[in-house]
Amino acid sequence: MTNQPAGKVRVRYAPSPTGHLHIGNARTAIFNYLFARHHGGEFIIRIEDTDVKRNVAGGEESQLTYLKWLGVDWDESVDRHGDVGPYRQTERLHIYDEFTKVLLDRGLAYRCYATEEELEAEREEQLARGETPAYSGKYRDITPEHEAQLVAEGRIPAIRFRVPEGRTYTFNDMVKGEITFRSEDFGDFVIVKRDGIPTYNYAVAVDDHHMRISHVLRGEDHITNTPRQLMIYEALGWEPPVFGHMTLIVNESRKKLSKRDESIVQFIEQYDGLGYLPEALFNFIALLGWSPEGEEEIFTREQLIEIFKAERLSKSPAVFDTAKLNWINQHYLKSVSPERLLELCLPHLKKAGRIAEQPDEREMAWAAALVTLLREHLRYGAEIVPLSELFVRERIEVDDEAREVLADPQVPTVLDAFARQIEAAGEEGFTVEGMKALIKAVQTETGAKGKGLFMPIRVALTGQMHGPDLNGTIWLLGRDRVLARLRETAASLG
RNA sequence: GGCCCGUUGGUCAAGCGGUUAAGACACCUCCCUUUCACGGAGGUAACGGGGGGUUCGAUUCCCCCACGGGUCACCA
Repeated sequence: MTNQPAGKVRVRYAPSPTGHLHIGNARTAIFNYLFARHHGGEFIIRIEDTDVKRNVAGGEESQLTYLKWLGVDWDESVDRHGDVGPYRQTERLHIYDEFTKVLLDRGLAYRCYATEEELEAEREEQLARGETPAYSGKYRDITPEHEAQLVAEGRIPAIRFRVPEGRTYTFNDMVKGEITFRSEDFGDFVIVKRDGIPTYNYAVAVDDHHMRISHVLRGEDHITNTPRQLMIYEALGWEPPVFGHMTLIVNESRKKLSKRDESIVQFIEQYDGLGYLPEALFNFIALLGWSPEGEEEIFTREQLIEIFKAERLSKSPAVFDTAKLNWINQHYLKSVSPERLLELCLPHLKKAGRIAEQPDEREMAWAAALVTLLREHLRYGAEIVPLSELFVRERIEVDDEAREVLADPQVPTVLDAFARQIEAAGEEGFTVEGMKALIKAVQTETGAKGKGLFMPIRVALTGQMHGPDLNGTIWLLGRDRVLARLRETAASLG
């Protein structure tokens, strides 16, 4: 296609260490990763920590940890240096300084002495007049005398880029196609803050060029940043990379996922905590705003690398569909070993108090049996808790459809017969394997069979018509509880 | 509000001028299962945001409108 990379593909994921790995950022990372690997290119991670105040301790590490968890690996970053480091922006200050001097010397940037109050007042005025707030250019062309005076006053300047007038900036976006902006729409923007640290748009342009980035694949929210970066490239005489802006992931109300939005689990770490599989999450995220050519939806990481084509990135936003994620996860869960499945569930069973923090052998056996029994029902690890609730609940609640089952006049007879069978079999006869024979005996005695036989028992024991395999359910419930529930239900039916 | 982007079933989404407009999730039905689930087979569901063009013919191309979103920081 038109954007076929000419040289070596080199892409980057550039997180700010302001928190944990967000689902949206993970997607950006994954698509960059897939793009790089598909083209046999390089994938690098650069830490954009220029907003020193917002950096959080452990943020960077958490990002990298969960990227690894997802199965994303990189060629260069803070832990693996290539020849274009350092990989943290705050460690690259000397590099930006060099170009700031050039820009200043050539008059392409200038010192702006505006105070925050001045700027604020300016904004208010513009807003009051119904204008779009933009820097007025107040200090754009001040006289040397004026400047000397401001310096004498002790004012510390920020450095602004002088936006050219009457220009048009067009780029061919990998996903959106041609996009054009006019320079009038941009005020002179700050490239170096008063504290001497570059702003995002400036640092990104310098770094992407110096790190020889060939393609910049990022979220749609960066579209309006692109012309600013283009201006920097032009001012410094650099060839810009190819840009591609992916649509955002939105919530059910079609709004950009906000970190505070509680309707959706947003951080990769949380999915790990809930007992989701990294390979399932990777698969699901890759399908968010991108689609493969065929009809298949389940892919390993290697397959995705093979088939990933940036041209198939979607143009319209994708709603995050937890139901689909659950389906994919459940699918992956089916092929996981019993050990891994148990591992996924154990923390949740402990947290919910189903088993002790240091479970003994008997509890472990119970947990293993529970997980095996619920295997087909589980969509993610934490679901073991609600799904196993019926095994520990003191009182059962019969739902409406199940109540109809109990209305059958033969039910008390069946329940009574089953209770007697269990008692007659004794403790040692109460096994998963033995259950079949006991139920068979009830059939012989009462003549009930099929649904008429199983449903009354299931409902009496669980209150529901749906649930895991009955034999296993009965065993997990335990003899005492089973007898009690059988009696209780029979009695309630009079 | 200015600028930018988007608009196919509840959700994801294929298609790139002529199709009965794929497929997946969810939902429903049936089969399998002496129960349940898994699995399998079907089904309901979009008249393509609206209006103009272009064309023999538009979901596919162009324009306008509406709606939705993004962005307008010394945050990234």
